[in-house]
Formats: sequence, structure tokens, C-alpha cells
Amino acid sequence: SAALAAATERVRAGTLSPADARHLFDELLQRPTPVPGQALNGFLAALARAPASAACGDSPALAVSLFNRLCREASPHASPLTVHTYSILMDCCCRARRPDLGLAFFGRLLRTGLRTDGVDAYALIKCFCLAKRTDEAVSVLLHRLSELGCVPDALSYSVVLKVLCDDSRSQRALDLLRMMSKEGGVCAPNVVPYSTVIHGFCKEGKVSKACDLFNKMGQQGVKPNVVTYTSIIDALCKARAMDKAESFLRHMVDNDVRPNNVTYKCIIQGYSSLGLWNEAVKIFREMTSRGLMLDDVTRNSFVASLCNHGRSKEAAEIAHQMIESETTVSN
DNA sequence: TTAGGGTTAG
Repeated sequence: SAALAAATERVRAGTLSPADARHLFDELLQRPTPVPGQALNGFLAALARAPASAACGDSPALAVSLFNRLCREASPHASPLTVHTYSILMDCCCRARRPDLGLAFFGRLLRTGLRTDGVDAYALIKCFCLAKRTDEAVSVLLHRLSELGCVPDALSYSVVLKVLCDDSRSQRALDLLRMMSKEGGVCAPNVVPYSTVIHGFCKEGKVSKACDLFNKMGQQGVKPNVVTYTSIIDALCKARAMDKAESFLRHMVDNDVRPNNVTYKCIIQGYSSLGLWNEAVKIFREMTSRGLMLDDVTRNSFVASLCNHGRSKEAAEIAHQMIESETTVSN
């Protein structure tokens, strides 16, 4: 257990190589005592989310191979593998972009006869979603989970909503969102699932549906955040409805949701694409007055557009502020 | 009740 804890620390520090890990397992599996399950799970969980490092380029894959070795070599009477271990492994497979392997692990879990009521609904559903098996993900969420004795949580819904929206099936996502919030729904949606579906409608060009849902969430007492507002504002800008976009901007400020550089960027680009340079510059000034900056690429193209349309004075102003802010940063 | 996992702009 001490050895596993030390190895877990090294995983977090990015200094544990695959060879080190294999040596560790050589030792653990030769000992007469069972591998301590909790420390093992902690170690695998650390590997599952370790970024690539010089010592180990693909930690999730390493976790999968170590797990396979445990299945082969660990004494069945002292098996440290629990439903929790399988959850970590399925998560690993998702991170390694091998959802097919994750589903195979789930199949193995079912065959072991371990209790399934602790199955990690989120990891399982994410495997189906990443494998592009969207309809099965929906079916697991709505039917299969209860057969396994588990309850879907808000995150499980969230990942399914996202994949439906990615598939341009936002209306179906809205149906699921309604199921979450209806009486007896297992988990009331917060701002994230609402924002996901709102963004889905926006991407499909159904801005009025997005606005309807925006109003609905307010009625349900869920407060939109900067992400929610920015999605709608961007969609309105792309639909050339700049007056409505600005009214959402005022609405958010009035409700103490601070617009960020993404919000302003959408509006500036909206006005720019319509050739409304005065309005674009006005929004830019509002943005800088709040201490916000455009990213380099957007700012450079904004300056260039202004120059190309005979607005060199405004272009100079923006370039000047850019130099000033760089001076401030370096001081 | 062993860990940590969902949303926006480009």
C-alpha cells in the first residue's frame, strides 16, 4: 500500500515510467498478501488522468495493460478488482479514445458477477457516446441503467444531451431535458444541460427555439451564466440580429453576469461582418473599458479590416491600446 | 461511503 501510494505520487509528478510500473506490479503480485484494493484504485485513477510526460507518453494505456495483467495473474481469492476499478478503467479507455475497449471491460464486468448497482453510469454512457453509438447511449440512460440497479445522474444526462446536439438532434435533447426536470425526475438540470441544448439549437440555426428555452430556464429558477448568454449572442450575431444581440448583452450586465472576451468578440465580429464599423469600435471600447482584450489573431484582423475600410484612425487607436497594454504587462 | 467526470467563442 505504501509502495502504491508512492507510485501514485510519482504518476502525479509525471516521473513514473512504464518500466517502473511493471516492476512495481512484479513485486505486488509476488507478495502473499492481496493487493490493497483502495490504493490500487487510487493508483489506476491517477494514471487514467495523467497527461503525457517524458516518463510516460500514454498513461491511460498503461493503466489498461496493468489492469489486464491483474485479471490474468492476481489470485482470484484475493482479487482486488471491484466495480469501482472497472469504472476507472472505462474512464481510461475514454481518455485513450478507445471506447470500444471500455465497452469490452463493461462486458467483462457483467461476466464476473460483481454487483452492478455501483456501475458508473457516466463512464458507461460516455463509452457509448464516444463510440458514436448515440441511440444505445440514450437507451442505457433511459432503460438499461435501472435494469442494472443504478440511477442516472445529471452528468450522465449531460453527456447524452451533448452528443445529441452534436448530431443536430437538439429537439430530442430537449425531450430528455424535460424528463430531467419533470416531477419525479431523478436530477433537476442546472445551467449546464440547459446551456448545452440552447447551444445545440443555436448551431442548428433555431435561434427562436434557443430563446424559448432560455426563457424557460429562467422560469425554472435556473440562472444563465456567461456561457449561456454568449451562445445566444453569437447565434443572434450570425443571424444578423445585432439589436437583439445587444439587448441580450445589456440584459446580462443588468443581471450581474459579466461578459467576457468571447462575448465581446462575437459582437465585434458580428458588426464587422455587416460593415458596421462604428458600432464595432464602440463595442471594442466598451470591452477595453472593462479591462478585456481581444486575442491577437482577432485583434490583428480587426485592425486590418478597419484599415481596409478607411478607418485608419480607429485602427491606430486599437493598435495604440494594444501597445499600451503590452507595456503595462511587461512593467 | 474509495476518483472524477458535463457547457460557449476560434
